[in-house]
Amino acid sequence: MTRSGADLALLLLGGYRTLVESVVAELAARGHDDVRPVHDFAMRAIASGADNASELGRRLAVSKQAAAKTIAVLLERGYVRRGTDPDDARRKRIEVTPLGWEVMHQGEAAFDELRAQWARRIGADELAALERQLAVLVGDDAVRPEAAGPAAHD
Amino acid sequence: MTRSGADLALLLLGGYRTLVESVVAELAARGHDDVRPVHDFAMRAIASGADNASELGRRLAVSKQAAAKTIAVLLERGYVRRGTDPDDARRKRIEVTPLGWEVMHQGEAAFDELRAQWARRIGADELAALERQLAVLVGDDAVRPEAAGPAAHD
DNA sequence: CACAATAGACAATCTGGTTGTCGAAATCAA
DNA sequence: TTGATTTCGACAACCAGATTGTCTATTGTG
Repeated sequence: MTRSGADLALLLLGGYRTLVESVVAELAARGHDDVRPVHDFAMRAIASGADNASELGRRLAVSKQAAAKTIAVLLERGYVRRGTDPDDARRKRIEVTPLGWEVMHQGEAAFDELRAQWARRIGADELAALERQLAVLVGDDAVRPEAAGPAAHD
Repeated sequence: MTRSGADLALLLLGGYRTLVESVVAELAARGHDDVRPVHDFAMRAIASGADNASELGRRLAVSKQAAAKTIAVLLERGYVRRGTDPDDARRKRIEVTPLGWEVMHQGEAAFDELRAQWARRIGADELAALERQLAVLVGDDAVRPEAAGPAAHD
């Protein structure tokens, strides 16, 4: 089969979607039917130190306004809470709640389960090779969005 | 390095984005600065037979209203034209214009060039294996959206 | 101190999607 | 053949997730 570059793009997108759809379905089945992928990614960024809207925007490579909106829905759903920063009165410090952690853990477990299924289907070595090659192609930073993507200048 | 399932998802998304961003940048550099990936996909679907809004919606797995909007922008940009269907007065037959074909060809060339670069970086065999494995994982239909995806019930 | 940079709020806007409704045309079943 | 159902495309309202631009409060710096 001759594959075009566009087919490659579609394969990559298809792979991503397959994973993400399964995970949100799994989360919905466990009662978290209002979680979107972006929420999970945002919570992980918050948990790993992006504890204010501007910083979160930078890490996710979106504008701080977009990040603030995401935080607003996370707040509303109870997945994060907000306090003040003792060192900087401009900042509102964001913190992941236990409920947020629960969703993240379930999401991670679902992702890992999917990955294990893939490993069974194509072989663990092949999957590892696939990941390694993608990492090379993408520039490994892609896994850490703060270093990649079109920076939002804000 | 231990990779989680979520990292795998990010890698796939990152790969897709890397490709698509390069291609739209390349198209923009050649004067088509108003083309979005969805436009290219839609034109290809139209060219391959989805010559009316309802059918296009089915193929792209979106609602016919969304497809109609996409067609409207393609019309406005001059990438497709619209006529009547001699056999069914309800249908408006859509056709890709020469300008549309030009964009598709340039996009395809850009994708293929990117794919060749990747092949040089990780090896042609490895890239072929990666595509083969992704195809298995995704169910090859992902390359032909008309057969996959959450159907828009309309 | 004065001024530049930063955080976050708010508004307007854009894109790409959704549902729902509708009239016109086509198809199907009695 | 005719009446019911389906399908096509148009229109409206809406939504999610982004954008840019403007504003105030606060902080850091020459």
